[in-house]
Amino acid sequence: MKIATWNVNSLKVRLPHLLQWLAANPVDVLCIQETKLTDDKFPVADINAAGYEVAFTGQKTYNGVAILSRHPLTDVVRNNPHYPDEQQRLIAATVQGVRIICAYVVNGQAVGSDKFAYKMAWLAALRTWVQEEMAAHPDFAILGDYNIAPDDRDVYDPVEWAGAIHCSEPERAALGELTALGLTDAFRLFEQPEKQYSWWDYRMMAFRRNRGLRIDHILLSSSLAKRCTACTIDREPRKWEQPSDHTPVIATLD
DNA sequence: ATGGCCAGATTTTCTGGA
Repeated sequence: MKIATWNVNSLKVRLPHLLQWLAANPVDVLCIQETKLTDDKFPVADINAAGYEVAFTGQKTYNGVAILSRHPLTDVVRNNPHYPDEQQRLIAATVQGVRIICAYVVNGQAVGSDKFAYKMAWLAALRTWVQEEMAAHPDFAILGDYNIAPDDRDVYDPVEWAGAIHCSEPERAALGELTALGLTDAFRLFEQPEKQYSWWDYRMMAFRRNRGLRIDHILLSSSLAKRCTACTIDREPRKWEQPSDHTPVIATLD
């Protein structure tokens, strides 16, 4: 079973990329973020025609998440029951016995800002929900755009980014609290090349210069971590015309 | 060359992203 995550940065713009990528990478489950579409505009027929069921929750302009699956999706939950939120950032479903959460974590804008406080409160509530879901479902995975680089090696210039949004101590501590529930960063289960990132700024030729951050993650429960045989970042779609600024991350489970 | 973005709104500039 292959599970993947990709922040598409507007599904309206990126639908052709999504379909092209799925044709070349027929993963079992794909979690997408930043669809930026209300539910009535979600391209269900195109995704079904590609061989995927889909569960989604969206809004106009911002946020929006979906889970695509080649297998039946059951027990869909939209949003965190412990955190009433207008912003559509979370959706959960069960696929072949695996409980999946697709997450678009708050950006936070700047350390100390109101949006940063929202990010921290949102992450604390996420932890409560994840703890509950893990208790009910030992085979558990949470995939998405965390907007947090876990470690300095996940940052192209850790000195320039020291203490900044996505890299600050409170954010890394919050991610640590989440993984302390018994989750493992699938990417770090394996030897990886240096300077592997999942996002690059559109500006300043950041992709060409590999000035990126690794902020998109697949976290696995211990039972799934044992089944995990690979985790890779696919840089290819970032090279395509009019790309998302994020690129897919894929984990293979036995 | 250390720099020159992108998507969406109800657009002719702004917000938010990361």
